[in-house]
Amino acid sequence: MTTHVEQPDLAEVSLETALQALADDTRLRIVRELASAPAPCACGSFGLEVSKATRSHHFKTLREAGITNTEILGTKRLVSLRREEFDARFPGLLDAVLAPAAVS
Amino acid sequence: MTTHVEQPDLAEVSLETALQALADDTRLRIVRELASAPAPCACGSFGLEVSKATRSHHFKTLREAGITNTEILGTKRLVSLRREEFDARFPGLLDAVLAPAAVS
DNA sequence: GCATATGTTCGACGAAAATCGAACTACCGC
DNA sequence: GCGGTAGTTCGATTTTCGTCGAACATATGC
Repeated sequence: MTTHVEQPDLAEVSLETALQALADDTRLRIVRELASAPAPCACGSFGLEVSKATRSHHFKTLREAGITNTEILGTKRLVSLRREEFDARFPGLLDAVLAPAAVS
Repeated sequence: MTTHVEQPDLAEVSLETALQALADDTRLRIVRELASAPAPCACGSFGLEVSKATRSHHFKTLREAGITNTEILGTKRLVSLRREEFDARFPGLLDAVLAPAAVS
């Protein structure tokens, strides 16, 4: 059986917190990868060029901003987007962030 | 005649920069006020509880993120949203940020 | 049990950002 | 010209954030 890591009630996440969490290149990369992944990913499966301490910090930031959910499976943590909940709280925000860059 | 303060080409503004600029309570307040204002506003017309040096800094941040336009009119600076351009660059982002908070 | 794999937590450090007062610039009206 | 108005720029301070190594925790597999 798997448990999940504690996560905030979306109602208590402010827009500022959400934007703050998204306003970082590394975390943006994680969110994009999660959005295109068919299933939850282990933290280590991202090709991030940072130490595991830093990586853990970024995943924590995303989780505490209500953007991701973390399931504990053995020694791994399976991370996924809280798509529906987040969309309900901040309609359109993830879509806008995930939209392909408009090149002019 | 009015001139405008130099502003970036939206194509050169990254999503990260835009999010960074929006991820601040004071600036979020400014953007919301601008969105609901019928006409460009002078910097000083916002009820911000910060010094004018700080205020100037925030307006600069928004301008450099391509979010606002600044017109010089006499001793005043008239600030307005670059709505259409910004929407073209980051579709849906401003809408999401300006959406009324979803209370659950 | 023990080595390994996967993350987290704990300081510490440097870079970046928010804030301010003070000095400065530019313009307006009298 | 002069005083007042509206912002900007500068330097300093404080806070926040990203980053890391090292120590720790926990589960797996042999």
